[in-house]
Amino acid sequence: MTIHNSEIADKLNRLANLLEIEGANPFRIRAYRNAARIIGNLSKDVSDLVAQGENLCDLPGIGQDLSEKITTLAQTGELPLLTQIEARTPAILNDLMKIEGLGPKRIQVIYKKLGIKSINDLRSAIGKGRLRRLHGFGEKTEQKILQGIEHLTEYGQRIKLAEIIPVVESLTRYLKNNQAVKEIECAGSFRRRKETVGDLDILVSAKENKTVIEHFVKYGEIADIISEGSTRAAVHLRSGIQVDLRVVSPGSFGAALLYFTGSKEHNIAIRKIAVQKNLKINEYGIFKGEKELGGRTEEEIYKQIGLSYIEPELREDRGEIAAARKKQLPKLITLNDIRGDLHCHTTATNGTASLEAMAKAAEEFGHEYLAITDHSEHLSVAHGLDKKGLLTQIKAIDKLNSKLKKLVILKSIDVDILEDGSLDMPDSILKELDLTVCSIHNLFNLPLKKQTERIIRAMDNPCFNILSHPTGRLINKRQPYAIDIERIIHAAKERGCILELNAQPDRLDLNDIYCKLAKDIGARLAISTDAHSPSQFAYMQFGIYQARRGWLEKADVVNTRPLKELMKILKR
DNA sequence: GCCGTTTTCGGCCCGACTGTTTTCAGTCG
Repeated sequence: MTIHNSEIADKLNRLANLLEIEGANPFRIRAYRNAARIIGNLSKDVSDLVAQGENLCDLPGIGQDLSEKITTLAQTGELPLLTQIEARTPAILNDLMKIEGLGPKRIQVIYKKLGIKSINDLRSAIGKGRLRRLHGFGEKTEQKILQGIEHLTEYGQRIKLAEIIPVVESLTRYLKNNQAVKEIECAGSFRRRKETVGDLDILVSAKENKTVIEHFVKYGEIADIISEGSTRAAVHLRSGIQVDLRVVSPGSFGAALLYFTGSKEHNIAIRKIAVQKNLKINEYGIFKGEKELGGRTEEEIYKQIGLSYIEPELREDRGEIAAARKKQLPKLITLNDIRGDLHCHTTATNGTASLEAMAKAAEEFGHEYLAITDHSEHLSVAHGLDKKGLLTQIKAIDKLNSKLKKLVILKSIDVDILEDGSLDMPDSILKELDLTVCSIHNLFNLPLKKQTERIIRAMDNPCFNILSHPTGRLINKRQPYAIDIERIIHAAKERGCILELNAQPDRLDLNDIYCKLAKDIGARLAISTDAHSPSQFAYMQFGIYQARRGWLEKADVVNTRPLKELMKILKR
C-alpha cells in the first residue's frame, strides 16, 4: 500500500487539530500544519522520496522530528502520535473544527463539560439549552454555532473560479455606485486565480469608511450579516458564499491588497523577512518604528524588503520569495501570447456548432490557427468518428481552408487511448493529420502501473502529439486516475510529446503543481480549451490563469508559437 | 516543532470583530 501526499497532509492536519483542542503549544501546532501544507503542495510522492532513502529534512519547515514521523507514516501508513492522541481525544472532534464560530477552545469546553463529540451531539445539546449554561457561552454564540452547522451541511464545497466571476462582477458593480469608493479589487484566492474559491475578499479604498460599509450591507443578495465594524464587514450571500469586505484609506491600498490577497503562508513569509530587517508589515503599510516607508502600492512593500514584485498567482510560498530575492521570477504567460487553440469539437461528434461556426468564432477570438479534434469511434457516447467520418471531415477542412483568410484549420482528432495503449484509429490515417490529441476516456480505475504504461505505450506511437487532460480529474467531482505523473512527464519529454493544460473550468488539468513540474523537467505544454461550442474559446483565460499559477512562461507553451514553428515541433 | 550573517535558546505575522464580561478571550483572515 502506498500512501499519497494528500493522505499524509490530512493526517498531519488532523493531528494539529487535536493538539490544538488539547491546548498544546501553538507553534508546535503551526509546525504540523506547515508540514501538512508543504507535503500537500509537493509535486513528488513522499512515499517515493522515502523509498529512495531521501532525507525529508531538506524540505523547508521539516526538521528531524517531523522527518522521522513522516517517514514512518509513509512506510507503515500509521502515525503513532496521532493514534496515541486519538486514544484520549476522539478523532471525530475534527469535524467540529469545520464549523464557523467554533474553534479549539470552545470545542475543548463542550467536549469536557458536555461530552459532545459530533455535530449531531452538538445540535441536540443546543436544542436542550445545555450550551448556554456554560461559562463564556450565551444565546448569540449558540445561534452562531447553529448557523455554522447549517451552513456547513448546505454548502460544503469550494466554488469553481468560473462560477464565481459573475458574482464578483455584480457585487463590484454595486459597490462602485457608492461615491466614497475610490479603488476596488477582489483579493483572496480569487485574485490568485486558484481553481476554486472558498469565499470572496473584497478590498475597497475610500475617503470615508462608514458609508461604504453601510452601502455594502444593504446589497440585495445578502442573506445574513456575520459581522459589521468600522473597517470591515462579513456577510453570507443567498447563494451561501461568504463575502468579507475591508475598507482602507487610499494610502494603505497596496498594503491591504497584499494582506488580503494572501496566501496566508506568503504573508507570514514576507512579514518574517520584514521582522528580520527590523521592519513591520501590516495591512496599513510597512513601518520602521513609527515611520511609514510605504503602503500605497504592493510594489513599494516588496521593494522595501528587497524583493521584486510577485504576481498574485505565485503567492503560495512555493519558492516565489527566494526567486524574487534573486530576481529570477518567471515572466508569466498572458492571454495575448496565445496564437491558437489545439483542441475543440464540432457537431460531427458532441460539439454544438458546425465546423464553419467554430472556425468563425476562433477567428473572432483572434486565433491564427485552430485544430479540429472530434472524438474517435471508441467513444460511442459522443458518436465518435470512424475512418470514413474522419476522412469526410478532412475534405471539409481542406475546402474551408481554401476560403479562410486569417485562420488556418489544422486537421486533427481527439483519439482514444485504448486499454493496451494503442490509438483508436489506424496510423495510416493518423499520418494524414497535422497533429493528434490523445485521451483516456474509459477504464479510469486501472492500477497505477497499468494506467501509466498504457499512456506511455501510446506515446511510443510516432503519431502521438498531445496528451489531453493528463490526469482526468474533474474538480469537485472526480479524482484523477492513478498515474505516475512524473514518469509520464519524463516520457513525454523524451519522445517530444506535449502535455495539455485543458482549460475547461471543471478540468484545469494539468493542475498548477504539475505544470510547474513539467516545466522544471523540461517538457512542453499546450493550453487548449476543448471547446464544445463557440463561446467556450473564452475558456482559454482559465487555462492561462492555471498556467500562471504553474510558473509557465510563453516559451513553455507550444500554442504561443507561429504556425510554422508549431508544425516543426509537431513533427517530433 | 522549527530555525539561526544578532541567536543552538528563545523567539515564532499582525490586526479586526464579537460576545460576554466589566477588561478580554476566542475566532477569523
